[in-house]
Amino acid sequence: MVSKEQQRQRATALIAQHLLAAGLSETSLRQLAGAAEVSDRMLLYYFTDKADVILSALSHFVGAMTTLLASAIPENANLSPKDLIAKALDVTQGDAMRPYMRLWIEIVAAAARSEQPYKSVSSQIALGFLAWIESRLTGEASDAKRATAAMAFAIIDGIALLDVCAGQDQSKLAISALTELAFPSQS
Amino acid sequence: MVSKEQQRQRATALIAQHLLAAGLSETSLRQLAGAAEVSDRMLLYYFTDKADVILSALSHFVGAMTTLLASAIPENANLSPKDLIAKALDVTQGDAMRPYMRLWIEIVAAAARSEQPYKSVSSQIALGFLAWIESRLTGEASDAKRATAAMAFAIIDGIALLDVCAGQDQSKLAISALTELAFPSQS
DNA sequence: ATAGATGTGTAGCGATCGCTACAAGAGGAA
DNA sequence: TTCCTCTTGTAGCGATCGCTACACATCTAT
Repeated sequence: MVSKEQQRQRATALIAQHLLAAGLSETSLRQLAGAAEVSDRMLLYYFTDKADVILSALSHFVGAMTTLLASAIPENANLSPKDLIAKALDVTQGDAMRPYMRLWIEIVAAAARSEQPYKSVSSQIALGFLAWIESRLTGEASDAKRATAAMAFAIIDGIALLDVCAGQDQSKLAISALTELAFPSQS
Repeated sequence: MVSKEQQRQRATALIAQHLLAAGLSETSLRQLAGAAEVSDRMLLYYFTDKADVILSALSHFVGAMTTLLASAIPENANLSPKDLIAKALDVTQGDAMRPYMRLWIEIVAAAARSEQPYKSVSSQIALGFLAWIESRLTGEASDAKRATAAMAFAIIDGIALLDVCAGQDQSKLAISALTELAFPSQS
């Protein structure tokens, strides 16, 4: 016998994987149910409604992304802005994390459209990402450090956006230019 | 008597304005027809189908955005990467252009979802934007210059993305950190 | 054994989607 | 006038959407 909670978790994981692979384009209940290998009727038995399904899957996604980021660069790494950005780009543009960044970009855009529940997930990821950056930067907490974190966030996501809309060739070019030109006095 | 072509152009302009204000969330034919102040039946008389409506409106959007960018910074301005990025951020994050950048982010995400006709418009804007940057950078054409342009593109769009998902406070912080920390030897 | 709680399939509701068939008006050409 | 093309409204098609009513099955507690 498989409990309802177990089914729910299995469905959540499968749907999160589906979204990671297919993006936010195939998110009808029947498509999500197909990804979860159950009927749409059962999906709405495990979850209260569609927003609950999406929210659960995206929370799973956020957890996986947070784990990947946390294990890639240790907390309190005390990195300079330049080194942090370089390492973070290594991680976020690596084969393992690139799909996550793609989906992240789509979530942001869905949030910009005020679609629920993307808006809450979007700010959740953004704040988590900013905190992740800030806790790995050198120096004590300050407005300047927070500004530096925001800048690093913009650069990392800007590269991800470039990757999405112009391909990996352009994003690799941009990364090479960044490491050569930016922050020469900070390294 | 108003010609069909005139009606089509008037509808295009009104819908482009509507998308600029409302984003890509309200794009059903009936909503677009409402924005164009005609019936949905007539919208499909002026245009062949929905994709034609969207494509026409987005082309109008691309034209307006290109004009804004071109008039903001003259071609062959011979700017250093640092100066170009600073000026471009001034323009793209100014009150006049911020809505354009928001819509641009949404178009990229829609393209990532392989939705037509966003994909073609997305690459059209990206290539135009890259060319716009490259033609305003100092130095002769080279792989390095193209890489610098890609980097500037990533930074400008990264700031726009941050603006969309975390608000203007964060994006202003990031801009201030950028102008203080980045490219100190290039200015 | 019986009653109730818990699961699951069928079948379909009402809403919205993009799009179209059809007919009636409007204007010009003969 | 008559005919023809261009324009426009009405009305609705078939598909898909999120979601649910209902019946039946299966398990558990008494």
